[in-house]
Amino acid sequence: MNNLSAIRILLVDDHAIVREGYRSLLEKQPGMLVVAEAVDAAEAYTHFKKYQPDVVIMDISLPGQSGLEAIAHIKQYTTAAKILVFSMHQNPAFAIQATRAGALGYVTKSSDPAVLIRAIYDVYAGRHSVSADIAQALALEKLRGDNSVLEQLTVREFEILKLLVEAHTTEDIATMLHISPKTVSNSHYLIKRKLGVSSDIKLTHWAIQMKLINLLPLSGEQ
Amino acid sequence: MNNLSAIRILLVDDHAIVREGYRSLLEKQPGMLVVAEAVDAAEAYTHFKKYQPDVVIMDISLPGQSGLEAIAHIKQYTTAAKILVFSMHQNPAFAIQATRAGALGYVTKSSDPAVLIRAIYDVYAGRHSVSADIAQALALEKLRGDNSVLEQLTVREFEILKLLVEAHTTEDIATMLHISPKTVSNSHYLIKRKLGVSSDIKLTHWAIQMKLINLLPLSGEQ
DNA sequence: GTTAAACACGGGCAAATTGCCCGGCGTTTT
DNA sequence: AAAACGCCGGGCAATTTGCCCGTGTTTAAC
Repeated sequence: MNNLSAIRILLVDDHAIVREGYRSLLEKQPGMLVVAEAVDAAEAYTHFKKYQPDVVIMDISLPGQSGLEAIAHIKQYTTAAKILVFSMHQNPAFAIQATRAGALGYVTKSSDPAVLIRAIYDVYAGRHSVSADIAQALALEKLRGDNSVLEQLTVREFEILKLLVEAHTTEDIATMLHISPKTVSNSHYLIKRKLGVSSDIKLTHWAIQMKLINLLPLSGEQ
Repeated sequence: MNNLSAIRILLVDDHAIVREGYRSLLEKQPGMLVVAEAVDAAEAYTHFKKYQPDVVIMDISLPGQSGLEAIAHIKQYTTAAKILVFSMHQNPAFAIQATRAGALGYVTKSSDPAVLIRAIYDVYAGRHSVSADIAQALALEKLRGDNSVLEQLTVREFEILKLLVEAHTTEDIATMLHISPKTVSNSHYLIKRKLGVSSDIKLTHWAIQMKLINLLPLSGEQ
């Protein structure tokens, strides 16, 4: 197969060593050609417009604007854009968000290179593609019906949950709501049971991913 | 320079694409030779003993046992081991803990490949080496003197803290680190006391603000 | 080379919290 | 009217936390 008929690819990853890996891997594939590389969301967008690649391989953990925003931006320019996310996150929530943002595929970086290659062909053909680890995690969530758990919480529980994950103490919350600490404690337990989490740390993670709270890391140097 | 006098390197990274990148990059360096690769801490140790490399290039975010554990383990076998950490974490706290565990160098993955090459030579020569971004962050922290809390944690505590805020259970952590759940529990308590937080939720908030974990690059899509 | 300090590891045990149950009370729904 | 549901909290066993301690083992200091 010559380069004229090869799948033209745009790489988006902020780590040079990873781009080196992509290139080295993709060079061995006669049907694929890396036509451009980008290190952040802004460059991904401009390069997409300039090179019109067949497939975009994108890391969603980018400096500044996230890869999800880059996906949405590109899809806004052309809904036909075929985007494959290649991420270090095994959390299926990321795959869901990436898909909702417009990605066709989601492959974890711990996957075998062959999986990535396969996913590129899938996405190029317009098919959805997720790596096995993510597929399994998604299936489990589906089975457990985790999608609408938030609605299973009563208004009061939701209120208490929000205060809890904002790191207020049980006593503080009891005082704020004019109820007994015991009631707060009981609600705390019921919330965790309804959400299917077993620890406060998991509860916090869940709340953050559900955007109940917005905890941003202190923006500093790096 | 021929291979007989080349720097013999052991690569440790769980992502195949990154190892591909290392290899591709290092192959172009006549003075360097990748003699082995490992995907986790256990393999890193056995391969170190088997191949006796001059330099180990190690990612500290590994599945199962952490890279810090691997560093300590290898240094325990030979204190002369020269270990260069190559990590995605720009947080200088990781550099501090890696150095305390026995690493000679710390380079971020967003660094230019030339920086990695340079660091390999430095570490091979027994010199400390950190990438510019980390050096600057460390200098700033030093000036502000506001990192004292994190440094109060021992390497082990830091490791346990990271696993805790990643929402692993006490039992899981105990299994991962081959210690008693009671020890994990005690560390958990000591960490909270040293950091001055009174709940796991506050601990999680703290960890996020210190960028120990990255919970939500999924902000603002849809 | 000896001493001291720091660290990793875990047992013990009282105090506090959690997990899970219950019943009572006011609203809605049927 | 009565059944259902959300809110509120008591009871109580089981677990976890908070805090202490002692033991080996490195690491640092003298």
